[in-house]
Amino acid sequence: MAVDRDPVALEQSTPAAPAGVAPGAARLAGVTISQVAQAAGVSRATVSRVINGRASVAPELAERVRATAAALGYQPSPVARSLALGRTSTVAIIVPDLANPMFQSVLRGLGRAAAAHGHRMIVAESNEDPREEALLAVEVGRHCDGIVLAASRLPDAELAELVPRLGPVVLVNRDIPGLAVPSIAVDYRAGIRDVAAHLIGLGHTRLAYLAGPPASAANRERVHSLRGVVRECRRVELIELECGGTFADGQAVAEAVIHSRATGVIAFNDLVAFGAMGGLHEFGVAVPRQVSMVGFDDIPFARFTTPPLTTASVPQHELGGQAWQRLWALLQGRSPQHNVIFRPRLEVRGSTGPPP
Amino acid sequence: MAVDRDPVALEQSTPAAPAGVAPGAARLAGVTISQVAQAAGVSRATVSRVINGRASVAPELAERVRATAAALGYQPSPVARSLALGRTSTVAIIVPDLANPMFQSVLRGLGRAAAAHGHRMIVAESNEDPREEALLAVEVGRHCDGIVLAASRLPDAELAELVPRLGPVVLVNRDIPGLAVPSIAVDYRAGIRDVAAHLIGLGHTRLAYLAGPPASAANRERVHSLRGVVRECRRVELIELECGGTFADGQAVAEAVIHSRATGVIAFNDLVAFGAMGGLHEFGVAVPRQVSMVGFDDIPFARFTTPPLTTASVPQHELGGQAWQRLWALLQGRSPQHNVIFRPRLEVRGSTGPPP
DNA sequence: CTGAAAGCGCTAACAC
DNA sequence: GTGTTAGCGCTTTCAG
Repeated sequence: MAVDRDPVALEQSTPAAPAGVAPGAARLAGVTISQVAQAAGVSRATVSRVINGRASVAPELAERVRATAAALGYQPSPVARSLALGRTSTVAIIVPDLANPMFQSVLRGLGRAAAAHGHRMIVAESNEDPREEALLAVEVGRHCDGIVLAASRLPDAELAELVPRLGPVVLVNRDIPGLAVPSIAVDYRAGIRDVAAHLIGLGHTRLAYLAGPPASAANRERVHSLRGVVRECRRVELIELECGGTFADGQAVAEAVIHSRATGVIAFNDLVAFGAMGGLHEFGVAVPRQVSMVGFDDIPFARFTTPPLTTASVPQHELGGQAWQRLWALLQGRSPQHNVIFRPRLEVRGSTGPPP
Repeated sequence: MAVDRDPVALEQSTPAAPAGVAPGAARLAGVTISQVAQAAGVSRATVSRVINGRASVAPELAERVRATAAALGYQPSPVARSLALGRTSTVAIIVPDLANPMFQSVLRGLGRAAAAHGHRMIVAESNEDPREEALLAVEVGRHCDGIVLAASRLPDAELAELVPRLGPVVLVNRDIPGLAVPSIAVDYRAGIRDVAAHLIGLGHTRLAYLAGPPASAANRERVHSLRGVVRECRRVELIELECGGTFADGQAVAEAVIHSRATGVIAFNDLVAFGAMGGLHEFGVAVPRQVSMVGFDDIPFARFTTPPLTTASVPQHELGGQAWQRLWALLQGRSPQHNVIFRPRLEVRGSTGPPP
């Protein structure tokens, strides 16, 4: 577990803080609005108005205020502002697993959109733990104006119960029909159906599904959809293999895949698909010649592997952007746009082919 | 550029907020300490003491306060607390590129350590833009108690000038000798030397280096070190190829690699190595039979590619953890531990072999 | 158009 | 032990 790389202690030691500044004080030792007001010979209210470009202040006065503010290097305190205004200009996103590029992309999309609107982004990781997720949501929620719950691992009922206690919230990758909460969803059922159809179209009749984390709603949808497919298509067999959502999970399941004698493998996501491909490779099994592999999400890596991974593409960045739009609407008291469901698009690449 | 997947508008529309709650108010409509105080028939100070487990309050009184607080569902306002206390219990991390798993891991390491100490983490992305980075640092810095600058793209001089205006800060992946700032660095020179030695030991004499982002100090160190190696080792030739830091950069440079007739390729990082491997594959060039490829960082993907990538492993997660320790010390006014430099460890895997 | 004053919710000396 | 009293720094009615 532990990384056994020896840290090399350097000769140079590091003082606690820049010389001449008290350690804790540094952050807050800014000039205050009062100081500016006094220096400019006006009231704090006036300074406030000028700074915020509020109600008309006499141009010359405004100029003087601006000048002294600049001279003093005045920067309004965000905390004080937050308290007075009742908002923090910060949003949070909670993801189950920061190691998953899928969530990273969503996070990135959200972060950029938020930044473009002058908002900060807090990110928290629930480590796939539903309990943790609920606690985090409440805790972190108090620090910001709104929160994005990505791929919540909470059961429907608990999620439905949590949301009202949360303030503005939008769901990504999850949609609870009864709940009046903006959500950005992905049509996993359709996506996985496309994937299965692709494999079946190639002639595969023995399919394996590498199941994701049990708490994942996305996984449940995929399983459900897959079972539907095989029910309709009698000659196709489906083997469900417990797996997980990470590289290691994928790699570990490789042997079971071989054992299953499936020729077409549908992984829960791209990470698993990678891991499995790597594992198969170690066993000398060739992809796609002996086994076809398909992933899900189309994370950036997918197109660069050898062979490039066939996968169902999900607009991850867009998910984050859309989430911001909904949240932003909520924050302004506007009614957010209609919910949206993205339909994954099958990207056929090199990891799939006809069965041997 | 644009993702041309049609969002499917749903029938179901979504109200702005849970019924009966004003949109903006939701976040702040909490019960206040005054209400608790009044309900419990004590002063606000007492409630504060109880909540914070402060100075001895009569046990029975404390219990009563706790009870009413619970009954009212009281939750202290973090913003008000921050204002009164002069700290936010939040730290920030600024990275050049959120898409890079290397930074994601650092971020994750920091996030976990921070969370373990009850701190939130703000994350911001500078998009490899030094100017943006400086602005972000100042802006975001005002919202939190301390900030981690990861792989700063700022020139030494500007960084040295920025840091003092920032409050507690620690540098990751960058070390400015003259500057009294805690830093967690990586010995890129040694790492890249190991990498080169590995290739040379295998018999390669014609090496190509796929250069990273120009603003990256890590890239400069690698180039410098590499040049030193070839100077010492007359029979080895080094071809430097402009590249970048992403998959796409790596893929795009594949043709130039082939053209260079190098047999050993050292990529700026694992991402580039991947991209290049993919590109080479498209051109029918086999790795490692015809060309050996080595990356840097050892991001999680590296061991799962085919062939698994030989790379210089950097303890990314640890970088984040160590950064937190330093920052935490700073926040408490303690003097942080000595600076640290991690020495990368060469992970020899399948992507390198003897020259053809 | 500008200033005075109240308050956002909480903490911390300082008295009692 | 507990309450009183000032703030933390900013915004915003409300007068003038």
